[in-house]
Amino acid sequence: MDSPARRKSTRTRPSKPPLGERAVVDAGLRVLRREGLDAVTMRKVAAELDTGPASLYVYVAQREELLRLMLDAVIATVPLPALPAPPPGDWRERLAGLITDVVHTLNAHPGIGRVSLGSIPTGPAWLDLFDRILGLLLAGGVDRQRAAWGCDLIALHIGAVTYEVAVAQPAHGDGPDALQGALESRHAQASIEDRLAALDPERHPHLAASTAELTAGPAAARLALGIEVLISGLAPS
Amino acid sequence: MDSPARRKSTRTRPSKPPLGERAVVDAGLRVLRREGLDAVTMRKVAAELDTGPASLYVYVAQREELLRLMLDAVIATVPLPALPAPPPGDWRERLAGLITDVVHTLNAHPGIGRVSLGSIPTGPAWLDLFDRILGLLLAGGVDRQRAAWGCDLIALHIGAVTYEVAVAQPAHGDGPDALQGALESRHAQASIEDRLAALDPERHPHLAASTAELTAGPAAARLALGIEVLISGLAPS
DNA sequence: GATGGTCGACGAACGGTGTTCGTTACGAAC
DNA sequence: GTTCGTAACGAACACCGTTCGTCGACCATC
Repeated sequence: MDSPARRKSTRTRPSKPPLGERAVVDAGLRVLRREGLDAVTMRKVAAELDTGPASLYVYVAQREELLRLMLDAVIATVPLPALPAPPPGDWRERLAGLITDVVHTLNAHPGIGRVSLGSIPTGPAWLDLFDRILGLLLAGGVDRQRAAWGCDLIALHIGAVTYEVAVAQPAHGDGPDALQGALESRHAQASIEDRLAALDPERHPHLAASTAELTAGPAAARLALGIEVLISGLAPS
Repeated sequence: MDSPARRKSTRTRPSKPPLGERAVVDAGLRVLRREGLDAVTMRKVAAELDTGPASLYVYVAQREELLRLMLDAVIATVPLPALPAPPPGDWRERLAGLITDVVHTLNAHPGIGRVSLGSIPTGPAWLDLFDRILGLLLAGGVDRQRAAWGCDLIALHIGAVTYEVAVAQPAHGDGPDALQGALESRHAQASIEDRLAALDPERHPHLAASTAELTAGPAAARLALGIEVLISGLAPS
């Protein structure tokens, strides 16, 4: 379009101010909050920083590593109880509260929880969190081995719950009329309610008798049940 | 290479014998067992059937739907207890056995469990399975509402557990020297053991005191713990 | 037996993805 | 003032899911 002299072709801009890992992670989080996890592509994150995808690989080995760093950055925002020893209040309540906080924080960044399912998180913020969880379990008198594996179990549950929520509400932004798109595309898998309403009481007697209970209840109550089940299942009898 | 007349260019072959949804799903399962979930691409599945990717869209609306069909086909192979009423043996044991069977079956198809995390499964085989699980919970005297949500919880756990296992053992095949590749690529995230060995006892006292327990134990024992925690957490006290 | 119409297998292409490579500008050290 | 390592960058590679229009093969009808 412009004259060839005007061409900025290879290497025009004077190499931007340096990025840094932190800047890359923050840009990723911005894209995540705005458009959801699937939109966190190397290209979009790079565009957020007004550069090309290749530039990100100086600070991040892979997309997956970027996601791990983002996940840890999110977990780092969860307020943790003070270290030395938790006040002696009911350990179950304290643990349930902590897990609830984590889940809510993760849900504010839709989909990021999936990353924790891929590999047991080992970032610094996760280690802090695990230590508190383990401490609470031990304080509750849970067997050492059971507490250790319980820690794992809780992390797994957190990942699963936050992943599921993210799929239910596909992303918030994604530009204008995202809701429209989410509804009309998707090839319309029959909803769970429809499936439950249509099932044969002969073949699925229990499901048919419980349709109301299966679809009932606010998400918060379901979340609370899951956490309660985990804790009371782990607690010493 | 050959003479232009030999060219099969556009539309040479006489349109193959028809495929059918079943054939597509089976081909997908073959690729899955051989190379893992990520390798189940429309192109690879099509190649398995000696055709092009476009041909699959006659039987399957999307890749995601193909995966759902594959998941249901796998679940259909789990033997279920007879319908009318389960023998009165301990419902906990029966339920634990059922869940264990499901997990093992899913683990034989690495990664497919992830699909169930994406959306609550509503395929026929899953409905059968849910009905049995719900029946066992109700037989155990679990409250109706709690049993219904517990069903959900168990499905979530199954998905999470099978997803995690799949990532740990990235695929079996993937061609020659898959193990070599898995080790040298991956950009070598520090292993959990290394991380645990390196942590600061001041900052993470409980983790540091439990490294042995955290890494200990066969996978089967961890799986059993998770199932036991869920069941005893759901059971009426 | 010829004919018309429907179904689906197919080639090609589009717009995206993660990642790699070699080049090159910059800032600091000498 | 020159050198030199670091890192931003353009371009490209090999894939991906999905769509479009074409056209061969079969089947119901005349």
